[in-house]
Amino acid sequence: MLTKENTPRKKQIEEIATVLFKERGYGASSMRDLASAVGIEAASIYSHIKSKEEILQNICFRLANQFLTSLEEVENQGLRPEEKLRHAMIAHIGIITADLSASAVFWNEWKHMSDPYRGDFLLMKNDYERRFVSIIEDGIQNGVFTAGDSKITSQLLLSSLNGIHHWYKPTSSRANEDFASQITETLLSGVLNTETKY
Amino acid sequence: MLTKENTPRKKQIEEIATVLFKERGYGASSMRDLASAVGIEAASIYSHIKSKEEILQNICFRLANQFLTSLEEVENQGLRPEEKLRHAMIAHIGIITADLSASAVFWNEWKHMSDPYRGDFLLMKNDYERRFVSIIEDGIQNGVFTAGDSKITSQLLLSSLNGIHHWYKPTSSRANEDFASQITETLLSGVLNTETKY
DNA sequence: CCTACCGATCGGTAGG
DNA sequence: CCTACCGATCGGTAGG
Repeated sequence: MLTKENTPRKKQIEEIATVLFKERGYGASSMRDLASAVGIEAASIYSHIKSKEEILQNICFRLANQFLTSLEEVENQGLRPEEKLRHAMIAHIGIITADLSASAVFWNEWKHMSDPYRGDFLLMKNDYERRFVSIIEDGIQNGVFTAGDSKITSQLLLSSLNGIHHWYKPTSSRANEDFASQITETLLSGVLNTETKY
Repeated sequence: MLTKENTPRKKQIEEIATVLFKERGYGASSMRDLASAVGIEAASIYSHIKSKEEILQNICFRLANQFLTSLEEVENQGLRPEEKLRHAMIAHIGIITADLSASAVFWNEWKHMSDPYRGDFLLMKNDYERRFVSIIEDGIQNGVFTAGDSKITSQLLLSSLNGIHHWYKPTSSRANEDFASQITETLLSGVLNTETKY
């Protein structure tokens, strides 16, 4: 009972901070802004979190773990390259639409972490991107994807998906699924090799 | 001769600021950082520019004007929708690859402008996006683009292009042109209606 | 969770 | 373009 955590308050602080970080950027969001949005004094924030950067770390690593875990699930399903890429993209969009603010912070604000967190984060980000590239390379070798620079293709797809937070306004979770499919099929058309199909 | 402007110095300050704003974000870039990168004292910056925000305004409006001017040229060529969209995309990528730092600031930091600049900027940004949507709508009516939500398609295309600064490493201007073509054709495949072609 | 406060740093100005 | 400096605000701590 001595160290009973006030988890709802901590979670509330992190959620409000996420929205603030997305809208104003990490550097331009002050702890006083955050505190007044929560409804307490600035100093009281520190009863629940250690530092401003800790909030950023929690957001970035939580998302990084979600992306890596969901990709691993897709990889373990033994799908052919086309289906593997399709599922990976839909899963990626699912994580983004489930929390647009967090995914915006993940994508735009990770640079503000100090080492070693920044370095650890980059390892995870690079790992994810490499595994995306290798799905595309499998598909090229397989003949199902058009030949081309697999790294450019992969970066184009991922940055297209990661830009969704800039403009997508979520409605229902059902609409989110339709949206994920439409985006995925549109982008996938550019990768699929149509020459051998006829 | 009384008000002879030291334009090279001013230009140098703005170029270095652009790189700084891209790498650290506007809020996290201090005038002291900027000054020491230029090699002068912080107070001396103000001999050449009025305020920190003025630099941001110059970057954002210069890019906005470039995007709008180049789109207008494409619109005035009397092309059919497919070619119009292709040229618009290639022109858009051309502006981005010509100055990756400025286009990153344009895309990520404009929110930090105060009114009325922010509002004026948004009008230009919305105008550009609307005109992109209407090219796509023309193509859908024409049957050359697949039916679908033209706003989603437009936002997907534009945010895909605007994300290029996150990952593209420019080499030669010739390589930039090849790159622009590859990206454009990849993204265009997802929009083109292939059903009526066979 | 609050009051009171710390040293550091911020954008910017005065005056030369 | 510099020295010297301003008030405001920053992230964070002490002590309760």
